[in-house]
Amino acid sequence: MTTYTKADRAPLTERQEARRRRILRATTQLAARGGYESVQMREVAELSEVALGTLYRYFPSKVHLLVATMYDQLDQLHTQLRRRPPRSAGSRERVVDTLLRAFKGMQREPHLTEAMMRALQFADRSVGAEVDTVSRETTTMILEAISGDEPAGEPTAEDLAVIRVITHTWHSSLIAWLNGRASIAQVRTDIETVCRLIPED
Amino acid sequence: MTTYTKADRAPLTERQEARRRRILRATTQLAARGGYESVQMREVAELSEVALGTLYRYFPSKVHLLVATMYDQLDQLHTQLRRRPPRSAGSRERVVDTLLRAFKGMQREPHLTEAMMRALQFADRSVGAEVDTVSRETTTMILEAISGDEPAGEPTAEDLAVIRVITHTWHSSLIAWLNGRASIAQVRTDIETVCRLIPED
DNA sequence: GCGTAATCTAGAACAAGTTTCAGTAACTGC
DNA sequence: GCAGTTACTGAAACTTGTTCTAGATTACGC
Repeated sequence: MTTYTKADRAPLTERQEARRRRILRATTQLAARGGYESVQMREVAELSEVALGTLYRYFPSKVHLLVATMYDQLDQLHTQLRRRPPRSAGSRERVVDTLLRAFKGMQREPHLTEAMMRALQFADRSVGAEVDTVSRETTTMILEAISGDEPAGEPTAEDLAVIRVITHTWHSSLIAWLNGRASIAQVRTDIETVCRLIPED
Repeated sequence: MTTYTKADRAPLTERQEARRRRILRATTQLAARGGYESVQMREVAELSEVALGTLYRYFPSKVHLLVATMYDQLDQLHTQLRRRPPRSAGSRERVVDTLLRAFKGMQREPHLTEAMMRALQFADRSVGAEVDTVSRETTTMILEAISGDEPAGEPTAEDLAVIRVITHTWHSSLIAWLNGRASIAQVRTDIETVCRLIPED
């Protein structure tokens, strides 16, 4: 039984790691330009200078590829958040701040966001592991916002249920905005509304 | 400016209405058998005895087709609910009952549910109108559960925000269950959790 | 009923995701 | 440094959603 750290991937040689990064970078670039449908596997392969077959060896489907990209972006966001965490008074406010800050970032690259979110929502069982990874990362971010500077004991089942509901809302709400079915103000309202489930402290 | 009743469709001749129903029936059948990927446009066309081009004239894409199917199913559920509405004491409980009852129905046809929900979540701008229709129907159902027998005045913005959050949770949670990433119990918990946003009465 | 316009059919053609394969290059254990 | 295995390349093939076309059928105004 081998256990891998850092996102559970098998170890790669340097060239392989470089290929992987080139692929993710190409994906991000294409997605940022035209969203989900602009991420075409042949183009990703060409832009990252990798054969189509190789692309598929690294990421077994377009959805896998985009979910991995999402994880990548989320990781960057998480790093930023740890560097400058929200400073608001209550845990509820910190979560709202965190999500709104993430939202602001996404507004800067709506196409990229659309591509990643569509993939995440469209993902089926075969992408279960990868989606779980993203989901765990999100949960961690919200938990850190809730606990703030404090030590932060084990989250209760209740905590986790609330966080699940928050992320559900977060995702669906974002999709609705990307599809032009919800305004920015509405997304904000929804976030604030669902965060009322976090007890005041 | 022509306004159509009943789901905003242009009037159809009898044969056309029959074709449309055959298509929806075929879709439901195929979806129930193997979910989203089993709904193949050629098969739908063949099973409903309609040319492929005609299928596309009625439903401009696979996603449109499945969202229309969803509306159709939702409508049936709504009818059942009006016939035997939830009888619980508070509005919160009635909403929980309604959603859990819907969930129970979906557990009977998980593949069908998966096909419809995937399409709904994957839908982009071009399906905006149809998704809105589904969304309105859902909102109405929840509003009716909230008001119970009472007259039910205009919903406030706050009401609508809460309902949006509930449906977001409802959809994402269902998807997570369909993908094996959440248990039935978890879906139930999430529903109960999000419904705490409904004020007690 | 008749002519015209809209609709339907069968089938080919096209687009993008995915798979496959023969040949070449890179890594690994010794 | 070499043998053997694994990974990568380039290109073709296959699948399924979508579009297009030419010819038949149906609906509609008169």
